[in-house]
Amino acid sequence: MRDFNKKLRVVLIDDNANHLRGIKELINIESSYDVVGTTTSANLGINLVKKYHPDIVLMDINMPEKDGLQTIEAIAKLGLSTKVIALSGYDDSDLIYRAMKLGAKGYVLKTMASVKLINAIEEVAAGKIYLPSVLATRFFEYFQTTAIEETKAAEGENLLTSLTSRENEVLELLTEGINYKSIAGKLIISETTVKTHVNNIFQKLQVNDRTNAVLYALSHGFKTTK
Amino acid sequence: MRDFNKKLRVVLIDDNANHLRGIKELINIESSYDVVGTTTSANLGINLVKKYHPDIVLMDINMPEKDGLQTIEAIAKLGLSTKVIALSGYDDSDLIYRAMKLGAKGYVLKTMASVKLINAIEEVAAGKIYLPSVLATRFFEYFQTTAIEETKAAEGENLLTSLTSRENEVLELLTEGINYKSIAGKLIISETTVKTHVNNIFQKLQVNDRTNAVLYALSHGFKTTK
DNA sequence: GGTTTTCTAAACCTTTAGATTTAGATAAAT
DNA sequence: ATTTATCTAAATCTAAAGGTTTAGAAAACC
Repeated sequence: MRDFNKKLRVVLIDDNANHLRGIKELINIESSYDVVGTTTSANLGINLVKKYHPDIVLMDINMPEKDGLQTIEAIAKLGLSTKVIALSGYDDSDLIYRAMKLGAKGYVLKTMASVKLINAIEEVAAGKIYLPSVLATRFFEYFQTTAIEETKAAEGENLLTSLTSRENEVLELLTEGINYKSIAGKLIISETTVKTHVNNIFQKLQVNDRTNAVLYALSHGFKTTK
Repeated sequence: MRDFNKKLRVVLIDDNANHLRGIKELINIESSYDVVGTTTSANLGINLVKKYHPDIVLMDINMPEKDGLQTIEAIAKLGLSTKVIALSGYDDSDLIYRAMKLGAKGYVLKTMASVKLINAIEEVAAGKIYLPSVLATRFFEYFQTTAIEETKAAEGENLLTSLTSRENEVLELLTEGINYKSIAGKLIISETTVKTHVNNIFQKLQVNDRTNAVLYALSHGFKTTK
């Protein structure tokens, strides 16, 4: 949780120097946050983050040099508690999706009222996610179309449903790449029993070996019972 | 876009008959929507949807028989413009994530004020997504951890890069579940050569058998050369 | 009460898979 | 010119996987 006794420390990254100054001024006037660093370079920005460990990074994601998405990723990989809010001129679904996927905690349009920006910082610092409802809708639409494409393949007539619960347990261990002896040990049954189950699994899934059983399971949405 | 001259047509699915009646009454009192069907059975619900092509389906996703998630999926597969709003007693991230992934356009907690439900129907019917901010945050958190896990695996120190081009070809065929003899046939080399390559692959990927090699390849973003 | 399903397990056998060593041919790199 | 990497392939071996049949016990289903 955020400690309200301490000022929020913010780093700004934007290749447009004017915009950079504008945001800094806005923050100084409208809030009590501490802007510990500003830069027009993505790479320098990453160094600033390494150096100051800020609470929040406000970053334009439409930059040349290293692009904004890569920078988000680089910052996320540092493993700090620093939270990134992406700034963009566009409400492009794909861009929002990728920014969030890489770990951005907020996404703000530059065209939005400046008060919203302070609001976003406040929310994100408090551990929430900030996405204006227009963008949230875009995000979900994109997420759904992407996700549904993925799962479509993973369905159709699914032979996995014909497995018994014990066979499911065995298949689960098979998908972990465990050999018969170990499976027998884990389920506390004999190795020959494991083989019996495995043979039944093969017949039901219409395959001839473990590799194909595992491939079938994985490509047909096999879920572990844990 | 929604035609405001026509009443919104709604189907309700909930295994609890009392709850079903409650929601229906609420809708009749608080809105002008037309409840064209109600049922306590998931399967019958799907039939209702097929028959009436409603604008909105309100569905409890904690049902026995066929579970709610499967029902969402089944409805989505019909390819209608029907939009599903999931009702649940819990704000479980995984459940929300999966419901949205399968095509739900809204997620409402049963504990929420009844006015919110009407609100949700209105929003979703208008083409938006309805997710109370508490749930939206949960969703994003889950989305991010899942997405980040996936990309982490597909990156990081990747032993796949140490493979030679020939080894890559062999691994590709391994991931298709093909045995040594067939691989030899496809690459027009002897079976013993295949074994040599496979052994080298095992050493490089630090595994002991095909299944684990395949699992490693798939979980580390192995891409086919085609 | 009888039937079916599921889980268990053995015996027996065949076929792959995997481990290890050795080695020739070629091409690229220093 | 000679090391190094890669691809090829054989021989030999052990261990594991897979196929088939048979069968007992318990639970679930009619």
